[in-house]
Amino acid sequence: MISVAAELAEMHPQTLRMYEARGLIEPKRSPKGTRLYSQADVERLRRIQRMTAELGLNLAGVEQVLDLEAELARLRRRVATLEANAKQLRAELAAERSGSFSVDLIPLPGGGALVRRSDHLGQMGRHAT
Amino acid sequence: MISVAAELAEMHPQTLRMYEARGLIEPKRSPKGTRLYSQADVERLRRIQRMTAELGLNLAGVEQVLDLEAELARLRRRVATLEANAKQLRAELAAERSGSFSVDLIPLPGGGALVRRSDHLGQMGRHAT
DNA sequence: TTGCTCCTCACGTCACGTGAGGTGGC
DNA sequence: TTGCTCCTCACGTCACGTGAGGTGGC
Repeated sequence: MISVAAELAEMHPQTLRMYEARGLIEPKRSPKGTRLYSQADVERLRRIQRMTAELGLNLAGVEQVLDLEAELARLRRRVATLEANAKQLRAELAAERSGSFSVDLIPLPGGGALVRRSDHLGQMGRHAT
Repeated sequence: MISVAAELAEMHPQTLRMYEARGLIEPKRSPKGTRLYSQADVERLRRIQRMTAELGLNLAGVEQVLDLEAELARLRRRVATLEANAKQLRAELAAERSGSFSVDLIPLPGGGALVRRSDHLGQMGRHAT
């Protein structure tokens, strides 16, 4: 299993063992102790490979960057959620204010009494001009 | 100036020159070409020093981490803004729905003048049905 | 047997830090 | 003069990658 993972990630098998010793990757183990790499493991290896090969990071840097990227992903999801919520709230507020009345209590022309909007709406038909 | 900055950051002056060559820091220059380090520059140097000394990052890693941290700070500010907005929206919506007035000024029945809600509330007892 | 796996040890290479050496202006 | 600055060059050290060597199970 380590040979296929190494080939997929374009790395030396020994390098994978080294990364595991450093805590960068944690493949499952078969009952016999053979490392079993998942698809997610291989993708993680490829990301590490890109960081070290293309950007020149050392393993300490890879660890930090992976942590920070996880934090970034978390925050981006939170921003997306908050934006969706805000959109929803704005829609509710607009609905609340636009078509219907924006106040609950309004004066009636003749009597000058204050009544609930809902009551007033009920009387509008009778008192309408 | 480089000697004091190096002492404040607990680094070798030559190291500061190296960091500048790598684009990690950009001190101002005097007309004569002498490097001038600001307080912010020194703090940045100390952060770099911590990353390299305590965490063992190489300079490529430091660069990445600084970039990611800037992005994180940006996102955190955005989250704070969005949360403040959401709180405000929820408050408006609650006020809109709660049965109280959503406006401070309402027309008086007889004169048609606009008064503060609080003033009007004071008159309600007299005019109430 | 071959071809995989596991492990440890050791070497080559490269990045980084730092010292040396030589220059020039207050 | 001394003590700073600028620069380039070179060396020591260390981390990393990888190969060797020896083991064991399908």
